[in-house]
Amino acid sequence: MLIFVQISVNIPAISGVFDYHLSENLEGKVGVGSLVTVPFGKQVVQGVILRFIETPDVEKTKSVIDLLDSLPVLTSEQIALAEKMAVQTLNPLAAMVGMMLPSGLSQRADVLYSLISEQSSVISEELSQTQKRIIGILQKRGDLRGRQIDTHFKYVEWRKSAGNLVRRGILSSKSVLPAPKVRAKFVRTAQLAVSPNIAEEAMPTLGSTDATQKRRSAAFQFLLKEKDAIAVTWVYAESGCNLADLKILAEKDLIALRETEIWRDPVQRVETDELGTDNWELTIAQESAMKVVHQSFANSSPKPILLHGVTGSGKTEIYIRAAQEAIKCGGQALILVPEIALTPQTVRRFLARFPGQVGLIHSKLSQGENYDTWRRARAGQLKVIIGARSALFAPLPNIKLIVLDEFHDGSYHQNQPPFYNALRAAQSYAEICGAVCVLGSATPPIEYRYQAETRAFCLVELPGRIGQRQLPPVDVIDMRVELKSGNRGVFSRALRDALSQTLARGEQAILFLNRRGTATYVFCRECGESLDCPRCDTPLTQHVATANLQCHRCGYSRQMPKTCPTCKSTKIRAYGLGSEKVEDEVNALFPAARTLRWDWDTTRTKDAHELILSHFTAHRADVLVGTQMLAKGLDLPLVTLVGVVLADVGLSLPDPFAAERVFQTLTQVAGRAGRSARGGRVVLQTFSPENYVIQHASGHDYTNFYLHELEHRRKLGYPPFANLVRLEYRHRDPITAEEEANKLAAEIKNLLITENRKQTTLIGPVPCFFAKVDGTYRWQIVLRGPEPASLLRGKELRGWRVEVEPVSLL
DNA sequence: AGCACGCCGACT
DNA sequence: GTCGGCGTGCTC
Repeated sequence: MLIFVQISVNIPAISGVFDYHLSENLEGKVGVGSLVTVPFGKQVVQGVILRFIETPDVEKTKSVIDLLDSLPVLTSEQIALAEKMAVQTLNPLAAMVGMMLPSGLSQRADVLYSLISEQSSVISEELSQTQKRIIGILQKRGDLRGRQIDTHFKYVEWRKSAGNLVRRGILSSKSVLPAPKVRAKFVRTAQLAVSPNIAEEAMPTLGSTDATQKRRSAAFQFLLKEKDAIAVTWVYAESGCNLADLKILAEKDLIALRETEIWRDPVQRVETDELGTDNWELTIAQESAMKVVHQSFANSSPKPILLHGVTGSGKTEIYIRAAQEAIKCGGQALILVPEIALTPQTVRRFLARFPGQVGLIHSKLSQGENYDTWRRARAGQLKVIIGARSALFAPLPNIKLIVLDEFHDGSYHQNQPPFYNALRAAQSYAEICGAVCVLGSATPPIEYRYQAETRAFCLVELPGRIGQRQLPPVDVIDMRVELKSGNRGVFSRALRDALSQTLARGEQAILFLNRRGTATYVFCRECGESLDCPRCDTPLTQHVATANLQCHRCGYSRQMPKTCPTCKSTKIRAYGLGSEKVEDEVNALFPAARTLRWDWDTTRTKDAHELILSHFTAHRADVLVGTQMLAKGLDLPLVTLVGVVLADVGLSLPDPFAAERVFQTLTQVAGRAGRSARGGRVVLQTFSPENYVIQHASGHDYTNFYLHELEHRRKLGYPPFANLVRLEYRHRDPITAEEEANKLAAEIKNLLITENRKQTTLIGPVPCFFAKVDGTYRWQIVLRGPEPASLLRGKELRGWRVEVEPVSLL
């Protein structure tokens, strides 16, 4: 009797599953979640066993070739999650499974190209430019895989040209499956293998010459003192012996030489000096929050907990205690944070409270570190995993708690294919595992707060800051008045005064502007032309620090021209302000103030986040100028002034979620002020002080913003009163993009009629707001209705990017 | 993703 | 008539 298995093959575009049988030698060795290789068409590919099945879907099954990892790479809960996410997000199952494997382990099949002969004289005639380039690359680099050749061509479709060369006998090609790139790392260790008495007896007889006797006895002495196995390099360093000496001792069975696995651990790089165990007393609100958490742990299928706590209300302490509870129940905890580099303080608190049990997962880990953390999670050695979005997929065996800190944050949404939202996935996963799910934020998304009212979530509120501290008062400054009174500068008089007082008192200030660069557009006063990116048609941003103009969408950069490229006039000027300009202004106005800038430009190098933050928290700077990053849950106790340089940024974008995003950012930034007994204040500059977003944000008034926005959404029929699917098509040719969009729109309109979906509407097709990005033209279609995704399930949407429950329609 | 198959226009 | 472009469908 053959044993059959259902397998998801590692080709991200494939949504289906395939049935195979096991050869005898693999029976009993593989199980649910095993990573194997299988034949697939003419290729050999990786696959994961999803389940065992009685009867296969097809008459003839092929046999699983090989097992790649002796332990399963997915838990059955992860398989269930992958399947659920595939349905929910309309992504292929293989793409979801792919997210869950460490990048170095997961390998995809590829084509290996080789030059057949070096008859370059014959080759030169009538070959296309691309074909000549391919041959040139192969002549220089030797045989290459398709994905290696990809790196040499950015926009050019070279595969067809290569196929042509194969047909003409100039190249050969064959399908290959690379072996996993990561392996466990071992070090050679030595350990005493006899009792101390015997060791003492053996001591004089270790070497035949004085020199060898001296070296070997020194090594032996050292190992006699060390009880545990120790890396041989330590033994060499301590005793001056070498491997040959140790091998001789091992032959005499006096010591044991072993290969011991070591873990590459990013936690070791985190400084752990000031790790106090801050076991504070809980506030009354925190106590009652913990009561709900405890009740949830007692429930086998608990509802998610929406932890709505203002900035500085002590949410992290709740997460920590919930994690302790999870561990006490014999399980593990997943803690997701928006961006781990931005929240070193949260990470440190967890490291202090769970020493040796915390794993860190984020995108900047090396493949080896990632693989080892992943394996320790799988083995149950780690009790707490902290990480960004992708940490949700750590293969913990018994998850009892999933926390999403600042769960309103956009970084939980993967805005590139395969699109998914870790917020949505976390709830599904908690349900599958029966785990407690805690969603914490000072500014919950409208939809979540709405659902909490319908009892889909347990709503827990932390309405006040810890230590009786108040939320900082906010002064709204109307910049139109400033303009009228002749102040055309970056700062209003009020902000300038506040800054100068803060500096005079030796306190710290934050200046927030959600925009990078020096000036946001460059414009010719003679002919009216503005300088746009040739690949994106969006204005270029001036950066004085790097003395160039940059495109923030595609990375294009050029020098600032001396004359207008259109009319040759010299009257080209830069307008609009960014964070660089703000820093310059502070330096000009307050030459004695020490400024730091925290934005994408200053944090590109490794550890730059930590460096800037630690510098600022140690009060080695007075003013921190920054962009979005400032709005991500930092604890900066010495800050008494927060200046919002221009609160309007992003308010006027044609996106139904724009208002909510701006409200969240402003509330979070304002919340950075007054986190210590010194108190604090916020000065918020705006050109639209009457706008409801500005009004409610400046009043720290979530409730009224929520009510206002909810009514707005109800009128327009946006979430939570409908669900959305966004479909985007990109093409280098604008006509093709438009045609494709029209074609799909027509199909969907038909579908709406045939399926009688009266409540579902189609918006578009229209060019996207940023209609051209990196040389491609973008068109989009939005579906709005009760269950718009179900309309598209099972549909082939070749070339389309499909986003279920998008967080932005731009 | 790769690859075969089948349909159409272009050229020996 | 054949070569090769591309669109369509299949891979257990």
